[in-house]
Amino acid sequence: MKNMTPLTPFNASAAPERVTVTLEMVAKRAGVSPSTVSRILNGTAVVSEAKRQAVMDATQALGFVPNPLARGLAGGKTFSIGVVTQAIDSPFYGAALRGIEDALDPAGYSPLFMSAHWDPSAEARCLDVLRSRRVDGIVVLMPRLSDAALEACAQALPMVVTGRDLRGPQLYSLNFDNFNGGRMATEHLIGQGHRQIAFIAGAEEHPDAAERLRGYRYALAEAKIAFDPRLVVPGQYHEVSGLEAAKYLVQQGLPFSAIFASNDQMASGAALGLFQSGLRVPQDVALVGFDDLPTSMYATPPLSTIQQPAFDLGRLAAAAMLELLVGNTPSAQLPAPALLVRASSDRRRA
Amino acid sequence: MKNMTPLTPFNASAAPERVTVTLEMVAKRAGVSPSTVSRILNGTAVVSEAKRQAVMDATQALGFVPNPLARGLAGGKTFSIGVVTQAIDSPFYGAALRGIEDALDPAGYSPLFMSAHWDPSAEARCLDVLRSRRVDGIVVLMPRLSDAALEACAQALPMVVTGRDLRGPQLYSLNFDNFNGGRMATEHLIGQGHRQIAFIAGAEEHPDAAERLRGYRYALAEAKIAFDPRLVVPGQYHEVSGLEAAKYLVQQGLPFSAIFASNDQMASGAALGLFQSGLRVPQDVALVGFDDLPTSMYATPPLSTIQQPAFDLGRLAAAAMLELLVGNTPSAQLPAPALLVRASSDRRRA
DNA sequence: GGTATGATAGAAAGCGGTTTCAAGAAAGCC
DNA sequence: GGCTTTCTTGAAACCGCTTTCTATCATACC
Repeated sequence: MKNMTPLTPFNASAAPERVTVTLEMVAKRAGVSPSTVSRILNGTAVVSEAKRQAVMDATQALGFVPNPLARGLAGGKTFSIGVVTQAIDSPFYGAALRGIEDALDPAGYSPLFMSAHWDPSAEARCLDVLRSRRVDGIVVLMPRLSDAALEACAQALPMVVTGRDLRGPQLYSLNFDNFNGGRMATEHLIGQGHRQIAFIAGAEEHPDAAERLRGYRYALAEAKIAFDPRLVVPGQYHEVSGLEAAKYLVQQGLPFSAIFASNDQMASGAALGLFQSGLRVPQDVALVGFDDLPTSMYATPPLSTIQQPAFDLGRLAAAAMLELLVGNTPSAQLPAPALLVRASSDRRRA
Repeated sequence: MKNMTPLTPFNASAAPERVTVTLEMVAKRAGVSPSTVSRILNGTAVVSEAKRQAVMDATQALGFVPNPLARGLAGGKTFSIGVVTQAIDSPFYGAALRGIEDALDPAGYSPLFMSAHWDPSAEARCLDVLRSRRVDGIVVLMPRLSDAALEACAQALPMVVTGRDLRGPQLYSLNFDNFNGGRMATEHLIGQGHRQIAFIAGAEEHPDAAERLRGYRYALAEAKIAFDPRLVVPGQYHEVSGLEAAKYLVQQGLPFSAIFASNDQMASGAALGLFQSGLRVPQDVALVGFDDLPTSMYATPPLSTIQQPAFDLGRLAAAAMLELLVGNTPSAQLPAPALLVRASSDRRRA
């Protein structure tokens, strides 16, 4: 402990003296008024260099750290951003959260994470709790609430949402091109010679799931392959449903040589289902997922997928929030979807 | 929006009037003093039933939600708990975080998550930031900081740590029995007839990694199997190192029929390494991991592992923190390690 | 019946900052 | 040189709640 990060107040105050240093104490030591200290520390007004230096010295010497509560109370800002996710323990959201953390931290903001578990009313409650905690803004990743509800909330404080297309004075959204992602994945399989491509869908209420399906159908149509509704199996975006979908496809004896799962988690489940049915990936069935979860690269075989940069999603969403907070109109856009071809869909690598 | 959670203040105030309801307004409406309202809302003192009811009505009617900042400032509590994890995007920590969320939420506390990325100085900074945010307590999951540093921090505010054995007036720890976990995994492989069992180790500085290794060696010794240092390959607890370790083992031509990876992420990497080397799991090499990540069940083949209940870990840690906060001495213990035998180490299922 | 005792409830003093307001000093002008 | 204008800086109000201190009133005791 002794020789690391020696200038942090924590280490400085690790000694028994547990007094909290207040702005007033700094003011006294520097021989100025509290107002002046506040101004200097926040850069709110011009102050003579001499006092400035004195205050900085005193701050340093005392190891002063402003009390964020007091700051929040007085200034009406908490320097914290509410973040609503669906599941804090999902790999996809985890990466996004890290992106948010990454963008917020240097700006002195802290994220306040809450999980809504795909339940709209839980999501509404999250928004309530966050607002009652007086966060300065809210980022919602893949909301399940209606556009109207989100817009209503944006009346009260800045909001950034992902997975929607919403604009407003205090509202910004970041949407991924799920349609083209779905299309690219399907086109890739078609390019590999597949004609009978099964699709494991996401929940219908999920707009992005619908878009991915649309992309799938579009690609089929373009290749003049008839759409076979029997090959579209519903799923719920988690492993089990992928597993079940794959088993269902096999058991029904449906003709297919490839599966496009609309997310990696279901693809992973599907891989297991195929494995348990004695089918090899990619020799017997090619498999493509969507999201590019960090683990997908290490699946056996590594999973081909559409890269949806979760980390960047979080980072950009947070950056957009910071823009909103200073009154700017954000302009961040998510990168276009990219296809990652790995062994699961590549016959040559089999 | 209209017909869901109709009594939440958020919906109530979704209308344009953006006034913040204060305790004083409630007091005025109820015809009592602010002090009385505060007392009633916090149950701090006995108050006549009549006023009590009046205040409750006024609170309800106005949709009053106390400002946590003001509460914190005045009462010296923030009702938020700092949580330091190593990686918010790791599946293991994700589950633990959800457990924490789960335990804290009903108690009215909010978690403040921060990631230290396995860097002790970053971890120290996290503690600083959290303390500067005046959290009421800090939970550190698998710290990298020294015991002394953690104990020093516990002087200042309640701390709960996992993966250590620390006790103190404001300090509680929750440790998992990594030794027996390692031992059980190894014994299982021995029981399957394996004599040459490779071990993919975690980082040396990790106490739990060391314990798992110790369990491995203990089981070997008990079975009178000579310890072969060449079969112990260092790793870093992530997929790549598992992949590299497996390839290394194969390339060196070392004799082994089973691998015990000291966490699931490395096991997953190892599985890929074996796959790429043309070795089948479990027919050619049996594989066992450690942690039981949610995804491990869906690996191909499903991964045998030691169940380390990450969710409960978080839940219990948070519960212990709540105990500390009310002055009690927590007594929570983690469940004993359990072996989950799945296809990756089960010849019969192969 | 008068004072000691206790239960309720209000007034007011913080908690630790920010920000408005006003004053004093310095600078600009005729 | 006197007066206005512009800076710099301090005093004080305020953010919304908790809590101590105090006042009031009812009950109890001698």
